[in-house]
Amino acid sequence: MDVSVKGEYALRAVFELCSRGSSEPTKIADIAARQRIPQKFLELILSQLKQGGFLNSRRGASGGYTLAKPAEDITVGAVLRHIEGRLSTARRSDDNSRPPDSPFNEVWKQVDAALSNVIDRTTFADLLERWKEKRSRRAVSFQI
Amino acid sequence: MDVSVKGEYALRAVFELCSRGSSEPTKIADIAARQRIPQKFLELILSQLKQGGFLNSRRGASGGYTLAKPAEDITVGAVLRHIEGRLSTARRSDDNSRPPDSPFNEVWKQVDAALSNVIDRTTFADLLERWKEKRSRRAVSFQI
DNA sequence: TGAATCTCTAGTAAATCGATAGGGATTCCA
DNA sequence: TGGAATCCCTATCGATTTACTAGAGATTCA
Repeated sequence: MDVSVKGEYALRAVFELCSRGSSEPTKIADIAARQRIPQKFLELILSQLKQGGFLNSRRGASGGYTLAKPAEDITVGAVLRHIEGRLSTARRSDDNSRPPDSPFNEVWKQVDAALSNVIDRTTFADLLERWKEKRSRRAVSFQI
Repeated sequence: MDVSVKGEYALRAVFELCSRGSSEPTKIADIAARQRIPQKFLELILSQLKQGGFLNSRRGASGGYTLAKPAEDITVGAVLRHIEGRLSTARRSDDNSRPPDSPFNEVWKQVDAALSNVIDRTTFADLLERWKEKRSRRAVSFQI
């Protein structure tokens, strides 16, 4: 699948909003600064995430972006598919509908399933939980 | 992962050689014709497959390409990795060696594992077997 | 009103992709 | 020994995609 930079920026932006848990809107500039993402590029991405129903926004002073739904309802796969367009190997089917019936079809199907099994089952709530846990473990071992 | 056209050509070419089972070399032109691959493009790909140790070649009249090892020792993953370079999501690590320790690392690792689980376990002998079986089933149902 | 923010449309430099061109080097065979 | 047939090598090219940047417009709030 090979995630593009844009795709990773999108994931990081959503994660940033999740980790703030705030219901107050977060400014693009803040997300850009925290996640080290070029601001004008991020603008496009956030707008696209809004089109996809992942985020809400408010303009004007004290405007910004918020999550459109709880972190446990947003999966890595959903974000990635929306930003990257077609994901995984699924053969370019050009325009003709019927599959070309190649010896590799079965493999591609298995790859798709295996991939989906990971990214469509991982929510941002999962990521946040693991991340917090990891940070706390690190803190402990650092104290010792 | 999203296989490139070049990657798929490589797979098809190897499959073609496997399905011939012949120890006689097969000409580039023949593979190109059978698999509908632009010949000059295929030349580059076959040469690269040779560099990777998948194929042998002979020049001159009655020259061509042969498998460098039995079909059961060539996996889809090996061919793909050799032709496509880095496969799967594994983050572009720029040049700095240590991983950037992001909340997504674990996901990428899982994706890599899931992907590898499919493509590194599927040999061309498997593909050929499945393909033959499929063709025979089709023939039977066609007769009935 | 005006400052702060999101929003929308263009544009752009660099890289990659999917080829094509044109010989050169080997090998076989008559 | 001299082609003819084949693989081998390097270079180039047009189209597309990627990762961004520019700049002006639309909203919102104080």
